[in-house]
Amino acid sequence: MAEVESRPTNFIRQIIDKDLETGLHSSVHTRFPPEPNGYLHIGHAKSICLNFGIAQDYQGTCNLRFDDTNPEKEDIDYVNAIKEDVSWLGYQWDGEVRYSSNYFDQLFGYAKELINKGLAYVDFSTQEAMREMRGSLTEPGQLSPYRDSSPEENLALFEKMAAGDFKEGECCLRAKIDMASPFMCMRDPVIYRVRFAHHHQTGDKWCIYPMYDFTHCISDAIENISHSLCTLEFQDNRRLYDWVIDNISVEATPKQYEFSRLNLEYTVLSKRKLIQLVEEKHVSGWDDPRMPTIAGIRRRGYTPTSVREFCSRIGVTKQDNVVEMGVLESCIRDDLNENAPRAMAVLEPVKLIIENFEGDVEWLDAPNHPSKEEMGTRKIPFSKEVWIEKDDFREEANKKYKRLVLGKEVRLRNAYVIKAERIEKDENGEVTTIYCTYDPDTLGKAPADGRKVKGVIHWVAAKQAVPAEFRLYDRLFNVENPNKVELAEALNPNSLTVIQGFVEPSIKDVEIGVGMQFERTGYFCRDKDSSEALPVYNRTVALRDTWAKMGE
RNA sequence: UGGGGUAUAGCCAAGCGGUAAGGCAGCGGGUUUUGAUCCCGCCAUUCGUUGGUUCAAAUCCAGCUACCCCAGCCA
Repeated sequence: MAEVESRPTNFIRQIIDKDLETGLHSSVHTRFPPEPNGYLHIGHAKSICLNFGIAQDYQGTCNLRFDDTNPEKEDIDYVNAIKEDVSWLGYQWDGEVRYSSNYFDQLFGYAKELINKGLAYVDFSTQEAMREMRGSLTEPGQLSPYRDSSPEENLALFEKMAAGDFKEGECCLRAKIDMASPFMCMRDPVIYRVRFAHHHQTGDKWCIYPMYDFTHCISDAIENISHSLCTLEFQDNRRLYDWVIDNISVEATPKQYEFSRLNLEYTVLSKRKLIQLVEEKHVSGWDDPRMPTIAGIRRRGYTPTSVREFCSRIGVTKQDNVVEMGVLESCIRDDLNENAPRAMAVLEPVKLIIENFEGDVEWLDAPNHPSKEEMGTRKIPFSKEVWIEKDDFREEANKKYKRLVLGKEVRLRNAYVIKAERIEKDENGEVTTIYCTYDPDTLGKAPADGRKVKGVIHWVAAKQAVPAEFRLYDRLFNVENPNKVELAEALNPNSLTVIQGFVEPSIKDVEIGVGMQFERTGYFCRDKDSSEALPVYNRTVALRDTWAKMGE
């Protein structure tokens, strides 16, 4: 079938199309520029897919650049984790990994160029004084008393800053722009500050570090980035981005375009809140399967394909948005339904005994996928005692209930039709054992006499069953938008349910993280917490369940 | 009258002066040894709102309203 792969269309691609048409650019160069101060989350995936996706589709390149201008908050562990996440998503950055810190020498030079042009000055005002003199949203700011010192003085002072002659906070380098600008970021923004901090890339070479607004645009220019894509909150900063590029001697003229960041229902996507979840131990770590981090959703069992598909479905615009979890879930179900092998597991077991079963064990063939024969079959043991799901049996039920009912028939998936004859209960009235008979002439075929058996339930042979732990996840928060409320109060106390059950023997040693479907219950993958004694399976997502939706 | 942005279905989102794509969710029905999948059908006479221009407006113009962002030596 000739698939016409539909290219995404969005306002950024339209801009690129136009830039290519008019000859403004002959090739497209983008970059993904995370600060290595935390783990990547699904919102970053949107940016990654955008930047790398564009590079791919336009036969351009995309750099991975760590925006590492604030050594106090950053760490080499984060750069490693981020590299892994980008690779896992299936993207390859162009050439070597870049760092803004690669350009510290050049940045230092451009700062001096601004000073020489009378466009930057060293300011000894205190932070409080600077804040007061910045004015407000409705009032202009006041000029700093240091604003008119000569380029010579400023140059000497700036060199002294770099030499370590001033204390942290004692002074900073400011761009001389416009203290009355309606754009707050243009009121003589700080472009260099003093920090006696060890940097994960440059060590102790520097004690002054450039600010984001000064660094980012120049880094883009140095790397010859044609389209610099970032989120909406940087729209005002674009004026400063352009001002810096216009006032230093660089050839390239990269342009910044802003798109809206992703918001997901029932979770948080801000680094601050994510760190809080980890530090306050509301989750087990950055890769807790409930976390919206790339590491978390990977451990949960999401595939790179499903995340890319998600990013493609949500699109790229400038509209504020809150995407429903259902979109993400639909993406992973689509992928796993197509590609995950099937198996059987009983999460909440009750014993079922087939009284007329003779012999020890019968090995049956079960297809690994209901519609993809090429995925082959596996052997599953069938015997006198099996586990079935508690939920799949009722003493009595109306005809809408399609599972096992006392006195009625049901099919054991991939096996025979059975009939519930009698039960045993414990002192609390809980069913402990269901006694059945089976029809040996129903393997792979309907009953010969034309009886209709509508229900099918899954099961695991008791003797060969492998005890297993299942971790079932629910949303992390109880409120749609947890950003607005106190984090601890909004947490869902039932976001994790751990239960013990059984899996069929064939999947005991599946590879960690690889998705499979436990028929009728959901998609799962083996977790890294598995031990030889007890395999652990994460439920990635449940199957769609129209029965549960009916409220029975 | 500080500035910068954004308004199309429950959610996401196409549209770019010629009469409202698609996906998710939902609702009906069919197939089914997974209450899954798959298949078929339904789901905006109207685009924040009020006016204007036009033969024709979600698209152009004006006013209004709502929401988001900006006063770090964070990014």
